[in-house]
Amino acid sequence: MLEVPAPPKSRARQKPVSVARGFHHGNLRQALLDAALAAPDIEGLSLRQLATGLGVTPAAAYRHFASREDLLLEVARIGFTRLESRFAGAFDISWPPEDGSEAKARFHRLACAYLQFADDEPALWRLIFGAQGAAYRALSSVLDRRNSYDYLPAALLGLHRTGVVPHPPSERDALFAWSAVHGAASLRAGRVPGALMPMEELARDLTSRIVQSLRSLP
Amino acid sequence: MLEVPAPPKSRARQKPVSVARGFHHGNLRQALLDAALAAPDIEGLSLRQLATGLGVTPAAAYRHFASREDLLLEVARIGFTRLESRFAGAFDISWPPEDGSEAKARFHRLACAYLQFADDEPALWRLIFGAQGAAYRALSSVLDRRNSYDYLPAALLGLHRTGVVPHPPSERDALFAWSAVHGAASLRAGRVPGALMPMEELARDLTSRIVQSLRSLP
DNA sequence: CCCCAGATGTAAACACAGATAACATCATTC
DNA sequence: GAATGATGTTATCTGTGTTTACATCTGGGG
Repeated sequence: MLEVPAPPKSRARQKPVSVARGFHHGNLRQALLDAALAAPDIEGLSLRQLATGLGVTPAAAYRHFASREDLLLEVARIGFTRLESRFAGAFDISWPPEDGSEAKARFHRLACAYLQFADDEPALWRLIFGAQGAAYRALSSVLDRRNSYDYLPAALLGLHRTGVVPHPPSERDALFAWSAVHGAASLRAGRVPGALMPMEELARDLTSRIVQSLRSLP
Repeated sequence: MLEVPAPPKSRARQKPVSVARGFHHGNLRQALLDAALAAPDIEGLSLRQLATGLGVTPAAAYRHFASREDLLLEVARIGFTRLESRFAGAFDISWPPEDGSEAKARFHRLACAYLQFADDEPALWRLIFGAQGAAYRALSSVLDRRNSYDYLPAALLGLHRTGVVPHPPSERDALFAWSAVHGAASLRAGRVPGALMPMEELARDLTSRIVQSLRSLP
């Protein structure tokens, strides 16, 4: 289950420097993170269960994380990275849109990525956005300036460049688009009945409505 | 703060039946709920702190609530009722809109009520919608069929009746409107920078964009 | 009026959680 | 081959949810 980087020690002279490969446990830090990532309710995790589940003493975890909060923050960071890589894949920066249809497709893919993440990793979604974005807020000050949420404005800009939307996108345009998609993902994650239609359908509905609203405002 | 139904006891023959007024504590149940409602972080509350804070033993709370979860659920129920009464006030059912401008005003007031609730009672907002609506989900099966979220479709219907929107509102129209407003409230509650403009301005922006998007779809 | 039944609160305890400190052990390095 | 630091263990502290047995107050019926 756990991918230990396969100690390439051909024979002797190995100095993993400080990777801590092949200690008592292997590398606990990663194992703890992996176990947490696999939990159905990350926020409800107990360090003790986590540790004893890995055949290790509770206190051992404190060699790798200052506190439970700290562990969860690290997990949230990983989750955020996963979300961002989904965004990157959906945005597909190497294929800039050449016409309106492609620009809309890109926007659609972005919305899909967002919704799909909430569907695929509900525990991570809750961890990141659950407590009103406490984790997100704590993270966003640490993450790259190249924020996940730069993809969306970029997609809107593509809509303008290809002539779908007459005006260049404002910050409010982006906020509205983000609100709608984020709200839909929240409702979906909360299993609100109306939001449980097939994901692509929901994304199509959302994006076309958002585009519609952007067509004709000042 | 809380409206006890004002026991109409004219003079003597009092049988509060089981209201438990004037016992050891007074009425602990209500005091616990009030203390919880006043807490800055309701979900993070500890029963023991709550109880000892009221000068009472932890176990005493269990005479009134089966568990901590149970207490929190009751608090969430109260919070939901407060939100609903804000909706009712904003909707103002006794004044049906007579033209498009009034219909839009009603829609705007509803959005304001939603956003203002998140602003005024962030702890309650988190409790209700925080853990991906766990509390909301647990509650909505218990609450009246006359759900809080019937106000929004009704407001959209008003937009149609007064000619603002050509087609009668579909469920998807309502979902979209709800998503956008809920998403904005979430981002605002999460203190996302872009969403921190003055509330009425945000609501105006949201509602006009939503109306815009409803004008011209199938 | 007194005493009983039930509602309410207390005291003590259990299991479990996060966290810390002192100690043991391993892996690398001089 | 010891020194050293990273890692894990044992024991312990405090705080929490919850239960159990007991005490006390309230109101109503003999």
